[in-house]
Amino acid sequence: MTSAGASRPLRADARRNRARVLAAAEEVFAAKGTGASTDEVARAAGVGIGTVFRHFPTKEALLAAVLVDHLRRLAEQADALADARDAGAALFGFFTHVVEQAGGKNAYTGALAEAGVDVGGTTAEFGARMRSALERLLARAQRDGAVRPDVGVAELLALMVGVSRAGEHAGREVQARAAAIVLDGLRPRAADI
Amino acid sequence: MTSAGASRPLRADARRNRARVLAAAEEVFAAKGTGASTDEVARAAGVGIGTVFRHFPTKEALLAAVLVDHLRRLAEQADALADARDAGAALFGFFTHVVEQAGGKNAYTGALAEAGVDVGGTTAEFGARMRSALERLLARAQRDGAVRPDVGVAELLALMVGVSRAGEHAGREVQARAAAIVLDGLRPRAADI
Amino acid sequence: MTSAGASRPLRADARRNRARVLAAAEEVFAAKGTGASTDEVARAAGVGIGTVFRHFPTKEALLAAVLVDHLRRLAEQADALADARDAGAALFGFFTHVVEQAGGKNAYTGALAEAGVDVGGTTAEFGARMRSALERLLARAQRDGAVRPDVGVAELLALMVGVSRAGEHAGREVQARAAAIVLDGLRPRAADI
Amino acid sequence: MTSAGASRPLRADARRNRARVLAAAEEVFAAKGTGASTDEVARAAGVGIGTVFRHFPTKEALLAAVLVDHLRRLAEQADALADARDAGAALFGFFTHVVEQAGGKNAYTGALAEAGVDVGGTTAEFGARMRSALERLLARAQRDGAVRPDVGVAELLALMVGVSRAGEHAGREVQARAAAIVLDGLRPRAADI
DNA sequence: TATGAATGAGGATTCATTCAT
DNA sequence: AATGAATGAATCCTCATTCAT
Repeated sequence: MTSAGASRPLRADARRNRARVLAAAEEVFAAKGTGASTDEVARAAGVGIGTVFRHFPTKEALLAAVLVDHLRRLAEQADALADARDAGAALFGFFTHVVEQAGGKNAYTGALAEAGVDVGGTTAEFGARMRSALERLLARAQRDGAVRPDVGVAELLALMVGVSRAGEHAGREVQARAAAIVLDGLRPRAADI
Repeated sequence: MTSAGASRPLRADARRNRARVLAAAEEVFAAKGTGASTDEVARAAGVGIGTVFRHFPTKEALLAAVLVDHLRRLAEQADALADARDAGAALFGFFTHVVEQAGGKNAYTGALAEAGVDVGGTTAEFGARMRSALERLLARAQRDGAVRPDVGVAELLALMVGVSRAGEHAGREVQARAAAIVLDGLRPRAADI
Repeated sequence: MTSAGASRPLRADARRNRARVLAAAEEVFAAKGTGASTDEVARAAGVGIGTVFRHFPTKEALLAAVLVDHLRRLAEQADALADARDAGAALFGFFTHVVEQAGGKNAYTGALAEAGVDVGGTTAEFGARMRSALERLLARAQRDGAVRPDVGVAELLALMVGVSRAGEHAGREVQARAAAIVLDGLRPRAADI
Repeated sequence: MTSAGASRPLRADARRNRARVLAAAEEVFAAKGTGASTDEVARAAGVGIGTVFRHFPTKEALLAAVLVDHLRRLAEQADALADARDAGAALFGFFTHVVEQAGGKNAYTGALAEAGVDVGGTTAEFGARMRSALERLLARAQRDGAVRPDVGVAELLALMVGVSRAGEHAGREVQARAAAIVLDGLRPRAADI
């Protein structure tokens, strides 16, 4: 009850532990699905369970944190592309990149899925950030005639989620071919020009 | 040559109960995910747990049965379309239909996902049946110039799974628009003609 | 509610089934221990579980019946020996025979164990019969100087049980040597003569 | 080279609880047989079931631990006697002692039985220790002419198990008389001298 | 009478969460 | 703040027993 604020700065070692747990959780959940036990995460992080629960008071909170972390990274990447010279190429590149790295990992596609929808909490924050970065990119790509004009961010995200998820079962090449088809679908039809 | 079953015709009441359990399982798993408890399925079916386990000796077996049941239905529908006059329309119609009825229900997309991959057991049987029906439809649609020639069943299924899954979070309209984009991506490009 | 008596004569096929169940039970319990399920007994007997429970209203009852059956056989064998020329040899032979055929089978040693004690019910009946046959044999062997005079049936039975049980873990030869030692212990000491 | 344990010294309270669980298990299993439920053991120990399973990850493991604990005690007692002045008296005393304290308690005779056989795991360790202590005692007793020369440890153990087990049904006095007969059987015959 | 399906209490085990050290 | 032991509700599954066919 020292300061009062929402989230004291956190001692250096505590911050380090939080990061370790988060990283371990990402790895474990990606590898074994969200059903993996908290214990396993603790072991992977090299800390006691108590520590996991101190930082993330609930398993759900831990899962959310993993998603947020992922969204944050995606948002940053999208942000970095927002002003790219060739918006169309950037958008398609981002799509491909996301889908590839998701590579069927539950934890990642989960994060993506949340971005397309309005979940409460911090998740929303980064989801929104990514959405808006994507929105700008999409608008520019459409203005440039690289993407058909009747597509919205929502569909775009849904398709990213979809192709990512498809990869959970299909192999890498099938996923790549599916992605190619979707990207083609996003291009303007000849008739539209 | 039915992989395992066939033991005996099953008494009338037993068959009725088996069906009730299966229906309940489909509903429960679709609504709450495959994590729902067997107890809940039993309650939903209005039978004792013992009955559930008598018919499906393992939770996994129950889940598999749900999938098989779905695949069976899908396979039947695909079969029915195999000789349709307009193969392209039939294929697109099937795609839309599947994606719509999946409507984000775990159990359904799960079934679909299995079809694209070679899981062992009875699941494979119906998955294969559906794949081959789809294969015929696809080949004809390609011959008719309704679908681009470089698409395979694997991608087709992957996209069906993907769009279905995308619907788990996105709303109905977003899903529909995503589906439209994918279908467009499947059509031959102007240049190809 | 036809006759009234304690146990109607039982239809021919019913009697046959009872015997089949009993035989199966003996085999199954001997092989897998008394923990084996009633279902397994039914399957081994080639009848439905309902039939098992019709003849033996309880698993305990079934176990008891197995014991009784075994005791009955032992009693008959003991009876047959009661008038043997050489009582000592007969007694020792019986001991060896019992111990050998028990061969570590739970079901059999169980039966034996019950014989030495006053359990209620039918078990007692055959236990008593065997005890008395053994008693006569023992008395004669003692009169002949083949067995030390201070031994009672109770100890004799206890030792039969004990050596039989020892066989559950030890191998056959060890059991045989143990039996030899016990038999030696039963003989009169040199000094006693 | 302790087979599995040794991981870490175990916190003081944890060690206390482990001991409590073990003691409770010994009591419960001795009283009601190994079929008694783990729940019952937990209740008897005054801890939650979770605690039982934390210390003994399996019911089988718990049973094994009970056996090991007993074997350890027996091994210690046998060790203590190994150098006794009068080896014969010590051996007979040990036999009697073991048989008496087993007193028909399942758990105890179980432990004994395991000693005579080579079960894997830690059980073997203490079983072996006891066997070798007994071996030395036996050899000396035989050299002193207190025990017939053609007896091996295996038989000795088998007889200890046997007489202990016999006590499960027979009363205390009958068991004592049976033990006396066995001990007599172990002595050298007059003719052997 | 025989059958085998239905029942549900009971048992082993897991795991998120709390709390003493 | 970190640890890891303790907790017990929840879950899957088995099996003796009952009952409709």
